[in-house]
Amino acid sequence: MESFGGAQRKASKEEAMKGEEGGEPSTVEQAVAKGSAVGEGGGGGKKGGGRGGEGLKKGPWTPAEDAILVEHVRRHGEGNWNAVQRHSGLARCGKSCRLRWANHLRPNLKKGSFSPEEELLILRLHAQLGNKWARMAAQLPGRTDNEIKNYWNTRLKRRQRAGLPIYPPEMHDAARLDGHHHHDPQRQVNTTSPVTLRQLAAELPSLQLPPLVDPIAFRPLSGITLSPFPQNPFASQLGLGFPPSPASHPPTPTSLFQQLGLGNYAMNQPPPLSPAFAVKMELPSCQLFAEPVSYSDEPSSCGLLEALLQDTQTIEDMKIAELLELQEANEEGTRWEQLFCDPGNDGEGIKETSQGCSSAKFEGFDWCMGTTIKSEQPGDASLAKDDTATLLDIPTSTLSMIPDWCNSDGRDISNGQSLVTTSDEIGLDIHQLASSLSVGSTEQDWNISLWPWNNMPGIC
DNA sequence: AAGGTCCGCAACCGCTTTTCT
DNA sequence: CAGAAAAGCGGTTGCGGACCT
Repeated sequence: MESFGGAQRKASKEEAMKGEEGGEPSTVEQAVAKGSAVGEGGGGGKKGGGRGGEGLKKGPWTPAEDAILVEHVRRHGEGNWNAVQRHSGLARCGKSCRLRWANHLRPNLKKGSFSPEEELLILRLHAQLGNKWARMAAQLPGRTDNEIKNYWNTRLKRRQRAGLPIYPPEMHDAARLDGHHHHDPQRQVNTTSPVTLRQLAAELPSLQLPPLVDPIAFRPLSGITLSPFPQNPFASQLGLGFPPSPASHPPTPTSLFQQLGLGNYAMNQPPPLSPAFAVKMELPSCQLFAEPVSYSDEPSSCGLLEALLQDTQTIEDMKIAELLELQEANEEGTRWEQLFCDPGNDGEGIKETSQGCSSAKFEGFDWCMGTTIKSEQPGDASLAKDDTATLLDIPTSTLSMIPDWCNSDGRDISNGQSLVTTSDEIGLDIHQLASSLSVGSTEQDWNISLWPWNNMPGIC
């Protein structure tokens, strides 16, 4: 049976409470009666219109069903969703009711596309939390986790299709941190050595580094959904570390590198991986350090490690940038736009950029990683920061270091070297971190040295 | 104009976590 | 304290419409 089409779904979405669709009951009582009758797959869910013999309807909700549910909530309040069926005769399972209410029927829901501010916040939150849609939704009043998830996945898909990284390639440039740069004559920068990383890994009980510079593990996995990746490099950029949620999968070599900010997702136009592998790459947001490091809702030390690694990379990048001469500022801005704006306007330019990303790892990283953002003490990002502080239990003083890139016009860029941790310091800090991973981070640990997002022109 | 592809969205599934008994 | 139930969460799928070729 044909399921309710998108048009009807849209009508349902927009007129759910009106009950205007032809043939639909206009009263709750009628709706109840009809709703019961719908039970036998009348509406035809997209997956066969009901599974099993429970007689529960699946598929799109009708206005009548919405009315029933709304009435039930009005009378009994939210919760106890399984009782909806008993009380109202609605042939929907509790889960479905809860979802419908949460995503469509509850009051104060914001409809329509995300505002630029919301988009920015989503990016930011995703960097902090990973794919923790519900928690992100908690920071976006009127928005649902489903909405945010859809938005993100769509955006992700678009960018992948365009061959763009969600985050600047420089963020993944750290992939070369461990090994590559030793072979690059241009890169004569003192950075955290592989030995250091290995030592760190050895000190982390469950952290088992894959063969370093494993080309496969390193590969950008182009065209693959990289749900776990964003929060890492970007989170380190934000200085907020990993999402605090526990992992549900053991770390894989690739994910491990991603978590370490060593993943390289867009640089070398890697050969496409098999779909199967691609699927496996689509891992939960946080997969690393799940067992040994209990971070609960605290900023994890893993993020600190990332931040340190990123800092190290920044030093590298900046020095190389000096060698190669920085790009014009407007050129940088263009790259930002190309990389971060909606690929909807990608066109040919994007492909160009995509290739540019490859080369950018050597010549253009300055516009992101190498361009260290001036430390700011923004005053109007307090809300999100406070929320985040609450969310992650991060000292406000630490959060105050977060640049207000939401409001940045992209001009507040200085080389910010003063904030960049030196490589030697990193080497020391890593050891310190390794020995104190389970301890809450200090403000020093959360030192934010670079904020490429400060240079973000805005989300298109 | 027709066919193909992309996009946005709603809703389901399976798993995990929390609450209740 | 253990088991069951409920709730929550993230991933995935499938649909219609919009857009592109």
